[in-house]
Amino acid sequence: MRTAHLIQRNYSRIVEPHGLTIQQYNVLRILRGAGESGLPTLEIGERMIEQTPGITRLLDRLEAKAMVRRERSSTDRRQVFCWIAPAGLALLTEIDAPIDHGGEEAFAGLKEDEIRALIGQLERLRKTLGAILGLDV
Amino acid sequence: MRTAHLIQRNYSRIVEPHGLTIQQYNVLRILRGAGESGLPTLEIGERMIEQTPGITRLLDRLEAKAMVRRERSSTDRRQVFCWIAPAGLALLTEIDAPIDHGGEEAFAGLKEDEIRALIGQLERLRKTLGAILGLDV
DNA sequence: GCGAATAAATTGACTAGTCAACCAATGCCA
DNA sequence: TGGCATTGGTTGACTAGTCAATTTATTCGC
Repeated sequence: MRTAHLIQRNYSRIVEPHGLTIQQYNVLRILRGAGESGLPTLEIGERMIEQTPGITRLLDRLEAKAMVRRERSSTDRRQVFCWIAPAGLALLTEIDAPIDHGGEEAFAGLKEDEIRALIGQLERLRKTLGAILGLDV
Repeated sequence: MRTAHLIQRNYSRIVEPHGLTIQQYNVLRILRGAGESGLPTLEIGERMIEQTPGITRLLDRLEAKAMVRRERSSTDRRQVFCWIAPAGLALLTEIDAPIDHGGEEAFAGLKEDEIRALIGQLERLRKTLGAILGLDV
């Protein structure tokens, strides 16, 4: 948990000067990945660590900054679809390089196979925890 | 970060029925460890992941629940010393066993030496990150 | 086709983590 | 010894994560 906290700080440091939090950055990445077709609110939540209610408010803030566009679906009027807006896309392309560099820098102390082993162990741990907590992970 | 999040949820699940959050639980553990002599506010912060200002408010909430006692130091009137209160001590002894069990359960999927390797890799990662961020870790 | 269950999203109320600004006590030292 | 920097802690304002409750829309069973 200490390590996760530091990783978060490391990425915050890179992203915040651009006026985003990491979670906001994550949402933008997810929406960029979704492309033209956009994503309903809760599907964004599923691709993130976070629980549902936080997503709505996260999107509120991103919409206020014109980074994201939202529109109620006409085929299922319960759903609200979200797209990344041009301003968001432009900002992401600015941040991509420093983020990649920050990640490489952080993991420079571990060899390839150590990183793979680390990921594998964390995955197994998550599997156990998912079973205990009754969550899909 | 996903894994850290799940670990947090796993411990939350155990601690919350007793009316504590994990952070409050952590503070109580730290204060129990400090014993009779207590600890100044900021030293509690140093033993935790968290930044200073959060600690004051965390202690406010714990004091409101009579889990913690605070008193301004007479030798250096800038410092505020904190002690675990009897109610806090009693609650901790109740929670100790389920917490230990929860930890064992979560790590049951990894062998001893894998856990050691995991800890080692996370430590190295933290060392790199600490250097990047200019923090002692 | 109508009523009940279910799904998608939102709101309220709370805890926590962060930064910046601040206050009060102490230490320094000229 | 009086002024100034430093230290310990607090406050304000914001983002985020959580649970419980609610609203609106859809679907299912009969």
